[in-house]
Amino acid sequence: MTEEDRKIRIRDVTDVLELIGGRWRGPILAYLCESPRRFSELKDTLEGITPRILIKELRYLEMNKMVYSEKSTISGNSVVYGLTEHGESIESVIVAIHAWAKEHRMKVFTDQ
Amino acid sequence: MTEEDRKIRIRDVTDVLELIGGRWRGPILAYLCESPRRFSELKDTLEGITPRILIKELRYLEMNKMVYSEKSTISGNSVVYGLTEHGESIESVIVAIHAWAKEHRMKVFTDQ
DNA sequence: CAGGATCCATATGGATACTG
DNA sequence: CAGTATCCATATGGATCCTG
Repeated sequence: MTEEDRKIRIRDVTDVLELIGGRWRGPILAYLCESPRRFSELKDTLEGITPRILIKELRYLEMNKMVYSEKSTISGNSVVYGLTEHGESIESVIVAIHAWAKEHRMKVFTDQ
Repeated sequence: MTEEDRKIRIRDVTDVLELIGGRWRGPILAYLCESPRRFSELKDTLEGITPRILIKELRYLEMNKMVYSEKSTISGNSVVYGLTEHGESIESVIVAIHAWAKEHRMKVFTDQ
Protein backbone atom coordinates (compact mmCIF):
# COMPACT_ATOMS: atom_id res chain seq x y z
CA MET A 1 0.00 0.00 0.00
CA THR A 2 1.36 3.38 -0.90
CA GLU A 3 1.54 6.24 1.53
CA GLU A 4 -1.15 7.92 -0.53
CA ASP A 5 -3.52 4.95 -0.31
CA ARG A 6 -3.00 4.82 3.41
CA LYS A 7 -4.01 8.42 3.82
CA ILE A 8 -7.10 7.95 1.72
CA ARG A 9 -8.13 4.98 3.81
CA ILE A 10 -7.61 6.88 7.02
CA ARG A 11 -9.55 9.80 5.59
CA ASP A 12 -12.40 7.47 4.68
CA VAL A 13 -12.64 6.18 8.20
CA THR A 14 -12.57 9.71 9.56
CA ASP A 15 -15.33 10.84 7.25
CA VAL A 16 -17.64 7.90 7.77
CA LEU A 17 -17.23 8.03 11.51
CA GLU A 18 -18.04 11.70 11.44
CA LEU A 19 -21.20 10.89 9.53
CA ILE A 20 -22.45 8.07 11.73
CA GLY A 21 -20.56 8.86 14.93
CA GLY A 22 -21.45 11.02 17.86
CA ARG A 23 -23.86 10.12 20.56
CA TRP A 24 -27.00 9.60 18.46
CA ARG A 25 -26.44 9.40 14.73
CA GLY A 26 -25.56 5.71 14.68
CA PRO A 27 -28.49 4.73 16.89
CA ILE A 28 -30.90 6.80 14.81
CA LEU A 29 -29.74 5.15 11.60
CA ALA A 30 -29.79 1.71 13.19
CA TYR A 31 -33.34 2.23 14.35
CA LEU A 32 -34.52 3.56 11.01
CA CYS A 33 -32.99 0.56 9.23
CA GLU A 34 -35.98 -1.37 10.46
CA SER A 35 -38.67 0.95 9.13
CA PRO A 36 -39.56 4.64 8.90
CA ARG A 37 -40.63 6.17 12.18
CA ARG A 38 -42.38 9.20 13.53
CA PHE A 39 -40.61 11.84 15.56
CA SER A 40 -42.20 10.66 18.75
CA GLU A 41 -41.33 7.03 18.10
CA LEU A 42 -37.72 8.04 17.68
CA LYS A 43 -37.87 10.13 20.80
CA ASP A 44 -39.36 7.30 22.85
CA THR A 45 -37.12 4.52 21.59
CA LEU A 46 -33.86 6.44 21.72
CA GLU A 47 -33.94 6.60 25.45
CA GLY A 48 -32.54 9.77 26.86
CA ILE A 49 -32.56 11.91 23.75
CA THR A 50 -34.19 15.31 24.00
CA PRO A 51 -36.28 16.84 21.20
CA ARG A 52 -33.69 19.48 20.55
CA ILE A 53 -30.91 16.98 19.97
CA LEU A 54 -33.16 14.67 18.02
CA ILE A 55 -34.27 17.29 15.54
CA LYS A 56 -30.71 18.56 15.21
CA GLU A 57 -29.36 15.13 14.35
CA LEU A 58 -32.22 14.39 11.99
CA ARG A 59 -31.52 17.62 10.13
CA TYR A 60 -27.85 16.77 9.95
CA LEU A 61 -28.67 13.38 8.49
CA GLU A 62 -31.10 14.97 6.05
CA MET A 63 -28.45 17.42 4.93
CA ASN A 64 -26.19 14.49 4.27
CA LYS A 65 -28.88 12.72 2.31
CA MET A 66 -29.09 9.79 4.66
CA VAL A 67 -32.59 10.52 5.90
CA TYR A 68 -35.74 11.99 4.41
CA SER A 69 -38.74 13.40 6.18
CA GLU A 70 -42.33 13.75 5.12
CA LYS A 71 -45.57 14.78 6.71
CA SER A 72 -47.58 11.73 7.43
CA THR A 73 -50.52 11.37 5.09
CA ILE A 74 -52.40 9.45 7.71
CA SER A 75 -52.33 11.47 10.85
CA GLY A 76 -52.68 15.21 11.02
CA ASN A 77 -49.46 16.70 12.22
CA SER A 78 -47.06 13.84 12.54
CA VAL A 79 -43.86 13.63 10.55
CA VAL A 80 -42.22 10.46 9.36
CA TYR A 81 -38.50 9.97 9.03
CA GLY A 82 -36.91 7.20 7.01
CA LEU A 83 -33.71 6.23 5.30
CA THR A 84 -33.11 7.41 1.77
CA GLU A 85 -31.86 4.89 -0.72
CA HIS A 86 -28.51 6.26 0.14
CA GLY A 87 -29.10 5.95 3.85
CA GLU A 88 -30.14 2.35 3.48
CA SER A 89 -26.75 1.50 2.11
CA ILE A 90 -25.22 2.28 5.49
CA GLU A 91 -26.92 -0.80 6.80
CA SER A 92 -23.88 -2.77 5.68
CA VAL A 93 -21.84 -0.91 8.27
CA ILE A 94 -24.50 -1.22 10.94
CA VAL A 95 -24.66 -4.95 10.31
CA ALA A 96 -20.90 -5.23 10.76
CA ILE A 97 -21.17 -3.31 14.00
CA HIS A 98 -23.94 -5.56 15.28
CA ALA A 99 -22.00 -8.65 14.35
CA TRP A 100 -18.89 -7.41 16.08
CA ALA A 101 -20.81 -6.34 19.15
CA LYS A 102 -22.52 -9.69 19.46
CA GLU A 103 -19.20 -11.46 19.28
CA HIS A 104 -17.18 -9.16 21.48
CA ARG A 105 -19.24 -7.07 23.79
CA MET A 106 -18.70 -9.43 26.68
CA LYS A 107 -14.96 -9.31 26.35
CA VAL A 108 -14.63 -5.60 26.01
CA PHE A 109 -17.47 -3.97 27.79
CA THR A 110 -17.82 -6.10 30.85
CA ASP A 111 -14.45 -7.04 32.21
CA GLN A 112 -13.18 -3.62 33.04
CA MET B 1 -38.23 -7.93 16.52
CA THR B 2 -39.24 -7.34 20.10
CA GLU B 3 -38.89 -4.02 21.80
CA GLU B 4 -36.20 -5.58 23.95
CA ASP B 5 -34.18 -6.75 20.95
CA ARG B 6 -34.42 -3.33 19.45
CA LYS B 7 -32.99 -1.71 22.50
CA ILE B 8 -30.15 -4.17 22.65
CA ARG B 9 -29.31 -3.49 19.03
CA ILE B 10 -29.36 0.24 19.60
CA ARG B 11 -27.24 -0.18 22.66
CA ASP B 12 -24.73 -2.22 20.67
CA VAL B 13 -24.36 0.51 18.11
CA THR B 14 -23.95 3.09 20.84
CA ASP B 15 -21.25 1.07 22.56
CA VAL B 16 -19.25 0.18 19.48
CA LEU B 17 -19.35 3.73 18.20
CA GLU B 18 -18.14 4.95 21.52
CA LEU B 19 -15.24 2.53 21.29
CA ILE B 20 -14.16 3.35 17.75
CA GLY B 21 -15.70 6.80 17.37
CA GLY B 22 -14.37 10.21 18.16
CA ARG B 23 -11.87 12.09 16.13
CA TRP B 24 -8.98 9.62 16.20
CA ARG B 25 -9.83 6.18 17.51
CA GLY B 26 -11.12 4.83 14.20
CA PRO B 27 -8.18 6.17 12.23
CA ILE B 28 -5.71 4.76 14.75
CA LEU B 29 -7.28 1.32 14.56
CA ALA B 30 -7.49 1.48 10.77
CA TYR B 31 -3.83 2.34 10.55
CA LEU B 32 -2.78 -0.37 12.97
CA CYS B 33 -4.76 -2.95 11.01
CA GLU B 34 -1.93 -2.88 8.54
CA SER B 35 0.89 -3.53 10.97
CA PRO B 36 2.18 -2.46 14.37
CA ARG B 37 3.68 1.01 14.45
CA ARG B 38 5.84 3.19 16.58
CA PHE B 39 4.52 6.24 18.35
CA SER B 40 6.24 8.54 15.91
CA GLU B 41 4.88 6.69 12.91
CA LEU B 42 1.40 7.10 14.27
CA LYS B 43 2.02 10.74 14.96
CA ASP B 44 3.34 11.39 11.48
CA THR B 45 0.71 9.43 9.57
CA LEU B 46 -2.30 10.65 11.52
CA GLU B 47 -1.92 14.13 10.22
CA GLY B 48 -2.88 16.79 12.69
CA ILE B 49 -2.83 14.70 15.84
CA THR B 50 -0.82 16.04 18.75
CA PRO B 51 1.22 13.81 21.06
CA ARG B 52 -1.09 14.52 23.95
CA ILE B 53 -4.16 13.33 22.11
CA LEU B 54 -2.34 10.41 20.57
CA ILE B 55 -1.13 8.99 23.86
CA LYS B 56 -4.53 9.58 25.41
CA GLU B 57 -6.33 7.65 22.70
CA LEU B 58 -3.75 4.87 22.72
CA ARG B 59 -4.20 4.46 26.46
CA TYR B 60 -7.95 4.39 26.03
CA LEU B 61 -7.64 1.67 23.41
CA GLU B 62 -5.23 -0.24 25.62
CA MET B 63 -7.66 -0.05 28.51
CA ASN B 64 -10.29 -1.51 26.24
CA LYS B 65 -7.95 -4.29 25.17
CA MET B 66 -7.90 -3.26 21.55
CA VAL B 67 -4.26 -2.23 21.47
CA TYR B 68 -1.09 -3.40 23.16
CA SER B 69 2.19 -1.59 23.54
CA GLU B 70 5.69 -2.85 24.00
CA LYS B 71 9.14 -1.37 24.10
CA SER B 72 10.84 -2.11 20.87
CA THR B 73 13.53 -4.74 21.23
CA ILE B 74 15.39 -3.27 18.32
CA SER B 75 15.78 0.39 18.96
CA GLY B 76 16.56 1.92 22.32
CA ASN B 77 13.63 3.97 23.45
CA SER B 78 10.96 3.45 20.87
CA VAL B 79 7.60 1.92 21.69
CA VAL B 80 5.53 -0.18 19.35
CA TYR B 81 1.74 -0.23 19.30
CA GLY B 82 -0.29 -2.94 17.67
CA LEU B 83 -3.69 -4.53 17.67
CA THR B 84 -4.42 -7.25 20.18
CA GLU B 85 -6.12 -10.36 18.90
CA HIS B 86 -9.22 -8.67 20.07
CA GLY B 87 -8.39 -5.43 18.31
CA GLU B 88 -7.80 -7.25 15.07
CA SER B 89 -11.37 -8.43 15.04
CA ILE B 90 -12.53 -4.86 14.61
CA GLU B 91 -11.10 -4.99 11.13
CA SER B 92 -14.43 -6.42 9.99
CA VAL B 93 -16.05 -3.12 10.86
CA ILE B 94 -13.24 -1.07 9.34
CA VAL B 95 -13.56 -3.07 6.15
CA ALA B 96 -17.28 -2.35 6.00
CA ILE B 97 -16.55 1.34 6.49
CA HIS B 98 -13.96 1.34 3.74
CA ALA B 99 -16.31 -0.45 1.38
CA TRP B 100 -19.11 1.96 2.09
CA ALA B 101 -16.84 4.97 1.75
CA LYS B 102 -15.50 3.82 -1.58
CA GLU B 103 -19.01 3.36 -2.88
CA HIS B 104 -20.57 6.47 -1.44
CA ARG B 105 -18.10 9.14 -0.54
CA MET B 106 -18.67 11.00 -3.78
CA LYS B 107 -22.38 11.17 -3.27
CA VAL B 108 -22.33 12.24 0.31
CA PHE B 109 -19.20 14.15 0.95
CA THR B 110 -18.81 16.17 -2.19
CA ASP B 111 -22.14 17.53 -3.27
CA GLN B 112 -22.98 19.63 -0.30
C1' DC C 1 -47.39 15.67 18.40
C1' DA C 2 -43.54 18.13 16.32
C1' DG C 3 -40.37 21.23 17.18
C1' DG C 4 -38.35 25.79 18.94
C1' DA C 5 -35.94 28.75 22.66
C1' DT C 6 -32.75 29.31 26.46
C1' DC C 7 -29.50 28.27 29.39
C1' DC C 8 -25.72 25.69 30.88
C1' DA C 9 -22.03 21.89 32.08
C1' DT C 10 -18.47 19.53 30.46
C1' DA C 11 -16.00 16.68 27.42
C1' DT C 12 -13.16 16.94 23.51
C1' DG C 13 -9.54 18.17 21.41
C1' DG C 14 -6.15 21.70 19.70
C1' DA C 15 -1.61 24.77 20.50
C1' DT C 16 2.70 25.11 22.41
C1' DA C 17 6.45 24.20 25.02
C1' DC C 18 9.03 21.15 27.70
C1' DT C 19 11.48 16.64 29.68
C1' DG C 20 13.87 12.01 30.32
C1' DC D 1 11.87 9.38 20.28
C1' DA D 2 8.22 9.00 23.55
C1' DG D 3 5.90 11.14 26.13
C1' DT D 4 4.16 15.38 29.87
C1' DA D 5 2.39 19.77 31.29
C1' DT D 6 -0.47 23.93 30.70
C1' DC D 7 -3.62 26.47 28.83
C1' DC D 8 -7.59 27.29 26.22
C1' DA D 9 -11.60 27.34 22.53
C1' DT D 10 -15.52 25.35 21.26
C1' DA D 11 -18.48 21.72 20.03
C1' DT D 12 -21.54 18.57 22.05
C1' DG D 13 -25.14 17.52 24.30
C1' DG D 14 -28.28 17.81 28.41
C1' DA D 15 -32.37 20.21 31.18
C1' DT D 16 -36.38 22.68 31.06
C1' DC D 17 -39.94 25.10 29.41
C1' DC D 18 -42.65 26.83 25.70
C1' DT D 19 -45.65 26.92 21.20
C1' DG D 20 -48.31 26.16 16.69
